[in-house]
Amino acid sequence: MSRRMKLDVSIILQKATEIADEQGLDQLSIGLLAEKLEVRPPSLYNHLDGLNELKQKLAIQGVKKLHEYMLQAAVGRSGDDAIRAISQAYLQLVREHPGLYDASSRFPDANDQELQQAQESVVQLVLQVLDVYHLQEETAIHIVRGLRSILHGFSSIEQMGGFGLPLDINKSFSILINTFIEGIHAATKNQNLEMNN
Amino acid sequence: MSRRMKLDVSIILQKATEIADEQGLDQLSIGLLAEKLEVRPPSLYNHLDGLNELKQKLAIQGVKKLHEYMLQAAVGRSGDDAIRAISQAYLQLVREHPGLYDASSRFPDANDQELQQAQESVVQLVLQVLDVYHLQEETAIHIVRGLRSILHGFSSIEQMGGFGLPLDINKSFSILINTFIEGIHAATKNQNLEMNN
DNA sequence: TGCGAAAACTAATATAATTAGTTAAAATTG
DNA sequence: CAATTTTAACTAATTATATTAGTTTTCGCA
Repeated sequence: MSRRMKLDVSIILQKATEIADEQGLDQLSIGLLAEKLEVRPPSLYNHLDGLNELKQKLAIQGVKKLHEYMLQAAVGRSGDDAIRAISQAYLQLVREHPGLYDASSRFPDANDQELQQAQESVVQLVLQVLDVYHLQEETAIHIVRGLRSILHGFSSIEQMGGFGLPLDINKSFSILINTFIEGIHAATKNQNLEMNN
Repeated sequence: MSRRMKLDVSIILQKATEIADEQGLDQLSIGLLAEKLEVRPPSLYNHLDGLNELKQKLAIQGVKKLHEYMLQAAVGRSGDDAIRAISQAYLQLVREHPGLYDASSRFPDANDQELQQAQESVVQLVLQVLDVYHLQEETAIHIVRGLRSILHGFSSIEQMGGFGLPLDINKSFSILINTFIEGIHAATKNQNLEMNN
């Protein structure tokens, strides 16, 4: 063998992402990761503090990538169109990187600064997209929460194979998003969506 | 100590549920469970086949309990009212039994007959609630998927402490549900919710 | 009362993460 | 360019957990 394998945090993260995406986050272990990188497990500790730190870093990377996808999708679009685009981008990220996405919702430390900042940037992006509707600030936040729930819920269920029937899943998704967009319009017209509850 | 601790599967499941609800599903281990039950870890193997089977049973119990809550909420109600009630029940179950709910979406074996049947009964219940709207069968399924996404997404995010801001979470929830109900009305009127996508 | 099944136990094994302590390669500097 | 310092690998040992094997105790019942 010529020279020692050059190992660094970004290479480790990349391989960890591959494992998580291909075999599931729960299959990601120090042992398997070391094996794929052709080093002994303890070697990884020269670069990071253990499995938890690794998962935390994956989570951060996942949220950042999510933001990236959504940002890309949002440029040059506005209103309903932009909402559809960022929703589609969200779903696409989860489909392409199921393990990474999973990591981004099952992190060891919720108080991590960098993680919170990354999450916040996603929220801000959505708020920005909603700007054009001139909603009340409070209303806008409720709507961000709603959209986030929809996107996380739908993609999680799809990932776990929860939609059993053969009926077209993409159609379910676009109906759901369009339904929600209708709801935003209603909020614009100041319809009272809290009645009866 | 008088007599030997009477142990059986239902007692084990009950204690496991407590642990999962109080400390999180990931903290549930054979060791901790045995300790709480005041037996040695291997004793548990007389009643079940290991941690995976335990988690599988928890998953099934979780889905059944979810169905139970939703069924209770649905009796004597119909239409929009029934949808609000079952949604509320869903959220209530997750709040009361976060660990059990978590188990019900992170099971070891998705092909388990009993699990699938329990899941199916939840779907059937929702379809039954939707009956009164006289939707096309396909449409009804899309809507069940949508509602499920909303409920799972919202409660998961709430559980992981994902709604950072102090803004009233219950209000976000009822707005989301009401928005969705509006969408169902639109589907009733045969509005095309697939356009532009 | 004593037998057989059920259900506990102890002891041993396996797998994973992690830590301690060591060594070798690479980078830096006089 | 040789000596030294640093980095990052290694081996060996420790800890934590789940699990299995084999044994013993308890309980219900004939």
